[in-house]
Amino acid sequence: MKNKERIPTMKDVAAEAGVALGTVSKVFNGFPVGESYRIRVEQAAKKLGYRVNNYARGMRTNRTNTISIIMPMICHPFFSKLTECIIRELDSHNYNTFVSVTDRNPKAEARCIRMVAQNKTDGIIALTYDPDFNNIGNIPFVSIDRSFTGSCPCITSDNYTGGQIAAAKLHELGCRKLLYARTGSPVPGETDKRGYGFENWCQTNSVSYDIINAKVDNDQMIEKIREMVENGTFDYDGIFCSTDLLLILIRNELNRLGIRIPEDVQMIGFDGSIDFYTGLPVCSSIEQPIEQLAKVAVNTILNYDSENTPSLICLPVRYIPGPTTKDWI
Amino acid sequence: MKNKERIPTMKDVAAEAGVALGTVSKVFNGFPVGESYRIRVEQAAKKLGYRVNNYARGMRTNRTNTISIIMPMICHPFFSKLTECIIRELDSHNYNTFVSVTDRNPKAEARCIRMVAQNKTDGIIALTYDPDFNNIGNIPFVSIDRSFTGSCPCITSDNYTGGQIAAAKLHELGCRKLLYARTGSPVPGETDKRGYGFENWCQTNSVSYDIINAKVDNDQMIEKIREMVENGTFDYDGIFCSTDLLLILIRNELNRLGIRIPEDVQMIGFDGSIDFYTGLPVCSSIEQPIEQLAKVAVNTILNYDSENTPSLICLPVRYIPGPTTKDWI
DNA sequence: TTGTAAGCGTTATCAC
DNA sequence: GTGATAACGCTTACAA
Repeated sequence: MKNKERIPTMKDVAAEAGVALGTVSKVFNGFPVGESYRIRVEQAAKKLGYRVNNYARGMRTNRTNTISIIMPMICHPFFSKLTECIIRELDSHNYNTFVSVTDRNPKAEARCIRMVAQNKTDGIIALTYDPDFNNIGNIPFVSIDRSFTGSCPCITSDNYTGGQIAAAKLHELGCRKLLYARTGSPVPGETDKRGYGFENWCQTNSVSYDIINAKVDNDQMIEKIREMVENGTFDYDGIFCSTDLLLILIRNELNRLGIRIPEDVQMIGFDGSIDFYTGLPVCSSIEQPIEQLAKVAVNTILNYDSENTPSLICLPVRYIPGPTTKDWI
Repeated sequence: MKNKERIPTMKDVAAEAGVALGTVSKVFNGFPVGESYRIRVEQAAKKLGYRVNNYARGMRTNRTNTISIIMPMICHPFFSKLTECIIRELDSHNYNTFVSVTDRNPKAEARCIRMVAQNKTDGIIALTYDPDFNNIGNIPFVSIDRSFTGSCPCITSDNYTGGQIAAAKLHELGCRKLLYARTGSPVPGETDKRGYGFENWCQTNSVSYDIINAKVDNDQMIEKIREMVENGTFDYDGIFCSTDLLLILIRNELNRLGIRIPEDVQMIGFDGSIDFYTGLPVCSSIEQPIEQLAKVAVNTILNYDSENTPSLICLPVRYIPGPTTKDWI
C-alpha cells in the first residue's frame, strides 16, 4: 500500500536530510546555514518534492503573498487589460492574485472586501464605486480612478490634463462650438476631472462650449442628443465624451440622424480603446496608460506605508488620433 | 494605549461569550449547539467583529474555498468573458478565485500550477497549452477546450457539431466551394474538431472543400491567402475560420484585394464574438456558450470525484448570423 | 551555527 | 450538548 500521496512537510524534509526542523525552515527563508546542511536540505526537498505550505506560513507570519483586486467587471476592454496588467505585474513579484467582480454594486463590493479580508490578503487594489466605502480589517488599500476622502492612495490617469488636451485638440482641428458629454455614476470620482479640465481650457481660451450630463445611463444621453438634433438646437462641431463607449453610442445616433463623423462633427473620447480584431483605434481618444497604472498600483501596494504614501498619483495621458477626427489618415 | 487593532480570534469570542472554544467553532461550522449558547456566541462575535480566519481553517482542514483559474490572457473577448463568468459562478458558491495568466507559455503554465499548488487551492480550472502538462499535487483539475490524455475532465464547446453547422450553413446560403482556414497551436486540442466536423459534413454531402492551415501564426495565413488570390487559384465562395479573429484578418485582406464580403465570399467564424461598443456580432459565427462553459466547469470542479467525472463534456453551440453572410439583415 | 520548543487560529477527538 | 486538548505546518526566539 503506497503512501497515499501524502504531501511532504518540513518535518519530512528534516528527517530525510537528517537535520533539525528549524534548519530546514532557515534554508527556505534564506537565513544563513552551514553550506553542507543547505545542500543536504535542498537535496532532500527535491527528492521529496517538497514545497512550503503557504497557508501554514501565512498563519504564522500574517503575510500571504497574495493581493486582491476588485473590479466592476472583467469583460470590458479597459478593465480586462487593467486586470491582466496588474496580474502580470504581481506575478513578476511572485504574488498571487485574487480577482473579484462587483458589477459596481456597493453591496457586492462590501462583500468582496469582507471575503478578501477573511482571506488575509496582503492588500487590495480596487476600482470601486461605493460611496460609503470603508476599509475594514485595516488592509493596505489602493484605489484606481476613484479618490476616497483622503483615506487611501488613489492611482489614476491625469484626467484633468486629458480634458484640456481634448478641448485643445478639437479647437486645433477647427471646432468652434464644443460639447462635453458624460454619463457615469453620480458618485464623485477622479474621472469627473475630465470635464473640469475641458471646461477650464474652454474658459481660458474663450471657446464656446456646453455640457450634457446623463446621470443615469446611456439611453438617457442618446435621448437628449436626439432631442437637440430634432429641435435644431444641436449646433456643435466638436464633442468630447467621457468614455470611448459613450462616444460610439453617440456617434451611431448622430449617424442615424444624418450627421457625419468626422466631416460634420469631430469627436474625441477617453480611454484610448483599440479594436481587438483590427488593432486600430476605435475612435480618436485620450489614451490611459494602463500598463503604468497597473505597475504603479502594484508598486504602491507592495511598498505600502500608511504614513508615507501619497494620496493621489496621476499618470500622464496622451492624445491618439482615430477615425472620429479629421487628422485621421 | 489602544488595543492596536488586534484582530479578534475564536478565543476572544469564547471569552466574551463565556463559553468554551470548541463551542464557538461549532457555532461557526453549523454544528448543533444549545440555543442559548448559540445566541451568546453570535452576539459576542458581532460585538467583537469576529470573522473566521480562513488561513487557520485552511491549514486545519485542507480546504480553502479557493479555486485557481489559469488563462493564456485576459485582455481578449473570449477569455475575459470566460474569466468573468467563472469568477461570478465561483463567487455564487462562496469561493474566492485566483487568476493567473500564462501567455500560452508552457513554462509559465508550469510555474502557475506550482504556485497554485503551493497555495493549497481546492482546484484548478485551466485553459492551457502545455503538451507535457502534468498535474502536480494531485489537485482537482478541469481543463477548458483542451483535452488531456484521459487524465482529467475537459469542458468544451461542441466543436465538431459547430464545424458541421458552419459547413451546412454556408452551403444553405449558396456557397458551393468551401474553405476551412485555421491557425493555432500545433498541440492537438479540442478545437481541432471544428475542422473535422466541417470536413465530415462536406464529405457526407459531397461538397467541394479545401483546408488551409497555418501552424505558426496569422501573418503566414494572410500570406497564403494573398498568394492564392494573386495566382488566381482562389475560387472559394464560402470560408469557415477557426476563430472570429482569424476571420476578421482574412476578411480585411480579401477586402484589400478587391473581394467583397459577403457579396463575393461568405464567411463564418467561431466564438460568437460581439462587438463591445455596438453590441452587434463581429461576424457570422458559431457561438460558444461561455456562461455555460463557466457554470459547468465550476460545477465539475466543485463536485470533483476522480473516479466518476466524465472525461469530456461538450456544450451545444449555435449559429449566429452576422455581417459576413448574406442572411444578415 | 544548529537544535528545541512555543505558539499562530482552527478543527476534531473524547471524555464529561 | 459541552469543553479541554491535541494536532495542522510553519516561524522564531532562545538555549545549546
